[in-house]
Amino acid sequence: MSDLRTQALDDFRRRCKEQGLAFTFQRQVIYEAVVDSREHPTPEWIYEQVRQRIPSISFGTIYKNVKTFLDSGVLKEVTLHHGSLRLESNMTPHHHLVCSSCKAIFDIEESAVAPVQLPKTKLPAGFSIKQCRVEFVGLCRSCQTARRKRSEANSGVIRRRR
Amino acid sequence: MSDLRTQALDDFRRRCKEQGLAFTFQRQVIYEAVVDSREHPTPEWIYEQVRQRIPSISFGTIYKNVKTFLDSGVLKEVTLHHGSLRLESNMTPHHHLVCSSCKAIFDIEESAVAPVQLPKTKLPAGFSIKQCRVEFVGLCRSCQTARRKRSEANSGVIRRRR
DNA sequence: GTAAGTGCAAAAGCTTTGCGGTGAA
DNA sequence: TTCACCGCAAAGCTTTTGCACTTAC
Repeated sequence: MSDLRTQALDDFRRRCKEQGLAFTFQRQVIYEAVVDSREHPTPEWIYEQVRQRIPSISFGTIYKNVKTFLDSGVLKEVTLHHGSLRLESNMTPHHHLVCSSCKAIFDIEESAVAPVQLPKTKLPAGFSIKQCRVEFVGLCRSCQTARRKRSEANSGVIRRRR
Repeated sequence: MSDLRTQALDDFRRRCKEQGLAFTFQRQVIYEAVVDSREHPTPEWIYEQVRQRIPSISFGTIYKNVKTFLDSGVLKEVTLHHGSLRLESNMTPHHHLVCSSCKAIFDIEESAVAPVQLPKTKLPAGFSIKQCRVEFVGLCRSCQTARRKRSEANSGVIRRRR
């Protein structure tokens, strides 16, 4: 095993510990499958990969762990809106502001953001750009308040379970 | 009915004609439900709204028409990746390049794009921004080629149906 | 008149949940 | 030893598909 891989694994082990997650072989293999992919893998794809190393793994385990990783920030997802189709009702060009906690979407008028440029040299050959969308991700007021309350409660002498 | 609404309706009728879509009452009501919402409605939500005006409407009709509208560009969706969960494997900060036809995702290193600023005055009260994601949408090389071929075929004397 | 659209219902695809057994800490 | 995790399987959503009937053009 290369030093690079050993280091990545140690890193992963440390992050699990930080997040209070058990370090299991299944989690290790799932994590490696994602990181090694250099793509934007789906749970299905990860399942196929992991099954080659752990034939007894179940699809449910993939899902549960992927969700756990997302919740704890160990992995990230491409879009915060993969659940259901959502349409634009504002037909004028605009950008979005998204709350990472409750997934609320706010519109930002296009003129509020300076045009974003991408050097042609950074573009894959033959790709033609039609549109640029900017998405600001953060926490809305009510989710911030909720989070603050929770952390205050947790810092008390008696730690409450949720 | 206000002039504004009449105008929007005429506009919609015109766009249907342009796209070769029949102008039906169902389509009109679906379209109006989306535009009037001022939100980011889901098919389920649209169904509830439309049912108040057309109790006999079916969920399938909502879906088929929403898809038709998306295909023809009459409506737009919030994200091109709502189908299935997709993970990031590139753990360094980056932006995305998305093909609107085949939905392929390419990564763009963060440094290729100048930092995007949003004036505080444009922010809803209490919202705190953690991250900015830029998504360039366009057509990849192979989808452009495919589209060109299709349009060449269609420009022949005998127009083929798909 | 004819092709496209609608309504209904079943199927397919994606994700979550519950539970008994297993393993990390 | 204990609690979180795993595997399995069923259930719950969301979306697609097929077909007979109806309607816009």
